[in-house]
Amino acid sequence: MENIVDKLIAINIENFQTDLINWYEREKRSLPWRLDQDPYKIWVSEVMLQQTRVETVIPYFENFTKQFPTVQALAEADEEKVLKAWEGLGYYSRVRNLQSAVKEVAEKYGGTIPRSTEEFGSLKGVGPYTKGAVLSIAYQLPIPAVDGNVMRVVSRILGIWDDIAKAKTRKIFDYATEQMISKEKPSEFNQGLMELGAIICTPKSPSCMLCPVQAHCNAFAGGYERELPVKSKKKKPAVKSLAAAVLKDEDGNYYIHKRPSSGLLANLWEFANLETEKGNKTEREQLTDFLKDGFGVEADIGEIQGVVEHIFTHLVWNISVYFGTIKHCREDTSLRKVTREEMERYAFPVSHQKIRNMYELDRR
DNA sequence: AATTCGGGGGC
DNA sequence: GCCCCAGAATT
Repeated sequence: MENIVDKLIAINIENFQTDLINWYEREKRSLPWRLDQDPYKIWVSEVMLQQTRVETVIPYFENFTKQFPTVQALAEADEEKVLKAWEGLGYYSRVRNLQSAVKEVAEKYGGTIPRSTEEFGSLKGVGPYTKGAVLSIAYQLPIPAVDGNVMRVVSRILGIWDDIAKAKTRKIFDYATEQMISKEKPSEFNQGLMELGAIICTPKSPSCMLCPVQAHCNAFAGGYERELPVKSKKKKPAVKSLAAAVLKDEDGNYYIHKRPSSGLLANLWEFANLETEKGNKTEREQLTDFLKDGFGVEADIGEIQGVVEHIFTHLVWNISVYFGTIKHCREDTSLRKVTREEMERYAFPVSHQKIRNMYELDRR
């Protein structure tokens, strides 16, 4: 940390703040969550923006805040509808945690989002970044909000060579931004750092010639802006083979499955599927047996219709897709029988939307 | 400290 | 292909 203290002393923090904030106020993008100062909407935007690009978030934000305009509205909403509004955005625990958190705000704080770092920071899904972002933007509190942009920008400004993939490196940036943040305009300071990272100080080829804080930047001065930040690589994702069945009965109803309440894609809906293994039984046999043993469904499974590949951050699914007709189904099956129209109300992960598309295309 | 959580876009 | 994105929770 002594190292960081020296780096901080070397820059003129007041001038840095002024240059950054003036640039931000001049150049900031017009974004839906910047139209007012509603702490709830700012919170929603920050949760959506976790690991997600601005352009991706915009339509989801518009729809979500229209459907659930207040803490109260989201607290009272049906979880199926909340998940449907998040469908395709990914990291679905974000929205389950958000709804859980707004319920706590409604009950404990009368619907007013608390200003204290302890109270707001202890809400579900509110980590160090979201805490600083919401409290600084909504309430003008001088709390750092260190995300990927900020680590990249600050690593270049100060010349920090620690690996940003390591958990403890965050503390260095927390400390540095705590020292640098403007007490008068913490919202503009935090958003300015992020905006700079998004527009100017980009990962591969930063536009240093357009940078409002170029004069304060160690990396630019040394010509090593493309070397920073240092980030170690992650291991390759594992590959899994699955088989899935689009199941219908003779009346044209579909049979869909709700995923468990924890783990991957928790509480989302899907077509019946299992992870297959190489061995004596064919994929088709494994699927048929699984439907019988798992759901009490006797179905005629046709030939394989194709393979859907879906890539997660940590996992690859290769899903062999089959169409099946249900001949007999146990009354107490955990599958849900729905019409084509009803199925649209359920939130499906993109991987299973691909499967549905395969079926729809085939049917034409 | 490392892994698990989604999905899309840039190059 | 690989990398990254306004990260948090769990192990």
